[in-house]
Amino acid sequence: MSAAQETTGGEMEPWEQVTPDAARRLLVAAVEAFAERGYHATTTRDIAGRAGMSPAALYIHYKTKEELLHRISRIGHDKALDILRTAARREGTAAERLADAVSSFVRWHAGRRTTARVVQYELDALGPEARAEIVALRRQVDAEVRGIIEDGVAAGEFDVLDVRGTTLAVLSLCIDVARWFTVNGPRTPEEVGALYADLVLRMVGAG
Amino acid sequence: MSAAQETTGGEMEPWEQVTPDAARRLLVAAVEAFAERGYHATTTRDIAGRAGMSPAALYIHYKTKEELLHRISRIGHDKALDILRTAARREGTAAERLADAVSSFVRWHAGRRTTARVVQYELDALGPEARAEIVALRRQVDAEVRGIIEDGVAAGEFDVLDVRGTTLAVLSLCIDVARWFTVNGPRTPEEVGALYADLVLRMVGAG
DNA sequence: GCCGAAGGTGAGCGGTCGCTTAGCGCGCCT
DNA sequence: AGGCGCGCTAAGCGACCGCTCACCTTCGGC
Repeated sequence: MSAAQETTGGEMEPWEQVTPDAARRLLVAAVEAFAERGYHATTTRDIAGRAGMSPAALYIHYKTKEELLHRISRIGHDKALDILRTAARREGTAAERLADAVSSFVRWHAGRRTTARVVQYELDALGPEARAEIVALRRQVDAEVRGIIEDGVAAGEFDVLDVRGTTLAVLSLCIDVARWFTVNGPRTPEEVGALYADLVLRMVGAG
Repeated sequence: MSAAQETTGGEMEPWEQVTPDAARRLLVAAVEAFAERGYHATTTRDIAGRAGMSPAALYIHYKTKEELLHRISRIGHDKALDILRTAARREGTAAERLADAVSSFVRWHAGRRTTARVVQYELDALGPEARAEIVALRRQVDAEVRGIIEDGVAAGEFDVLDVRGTTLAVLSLCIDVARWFTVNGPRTPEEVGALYADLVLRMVGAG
């Protein structure tokens, strides 16, 4: 909640970059459908229906159903990486930057839960070459968080024995928010972000 | 690794309770297939094929494909709950019991990753009544961990502001192991269990 | 030695899937 | 004014889905 450690990161819905309008409507419809039922349980007829179009309209803007998932995953990972980079590269101590990174990353996973769910849990539905591209982005995500933790250790702020393992745990904690968070639940994304930032600072020995 | 905080919990593959033999082979085949490709992407022909049988044989032992998932989910949740109960009800301080619970729970998610994956991530594929039964088991899982944390707070061992939120985070951290763990990775289930037990003790202010 | 139950197979039914194709309406450019 | 191309639809193709059915084999009990 403390205003000093908040990074707004601008727009959290990145779909406006998708044009034309019909292609964007199909993409948003696909995100909703994939998040609700999973990629394999979603039909192209359902996606087109949600976008107010006939089933064939989908293939004017996308070659296959998998290309839809690929585009969503790519845009979502770009956004996630952007959020972490913004937090990692601001000024402040390693503890402040880590708290900011966790807080904003968690807020995105909670607030944009449908997008995050598709991005984080439907990776296996991608073909080999598309998956490889996304995996490379995930490595950059990992490196960004590991960099903050290494900075904290080097500065004597953190007490961490296993940097790679702790990085994995921190990211894992944030990502799993997309699995359990519900808008009907008792917590706001901001509250979860603040709680998780505190828990992570304890994990690295800066609490 | 410290032997004092290990709870073996006996057999970690609980499928031997399933009879007859053909029904068990089908169940194990379904676990593998669901874990690899997800419930909706798995065909009954694939399951029967892995078990060395014709597609029709599946319906001698199970009414539908969903009943297979239901049975797997039920047995898996029973096992997970059993692991946590064993740790929660042993003798020792709250810190010892929490470390034991996290360590054994994580070891199960890493060591029996295929089972854990189906149990933790295919819940939405169940119908309403089957899902309700499983959700009730999950509430018991949550209560078991929360009980240990409440004990630690009451005994002055832990420093936790938000008990429910911290419980959620602890379980979330453990469960997500099933998403990222690979047998090809650099860590053994025992190593991850020990690391995570340490991180969780830090989270509750007992590190 | 025959019988019925239990456990298995091959073929296939109705339905739905991802995706394609032929053609239609409607703005835009000359 | 007229033709052209873009965005879209209706219809449907071939494949594959979950599941069923008629039939076959094996085997213990009397």
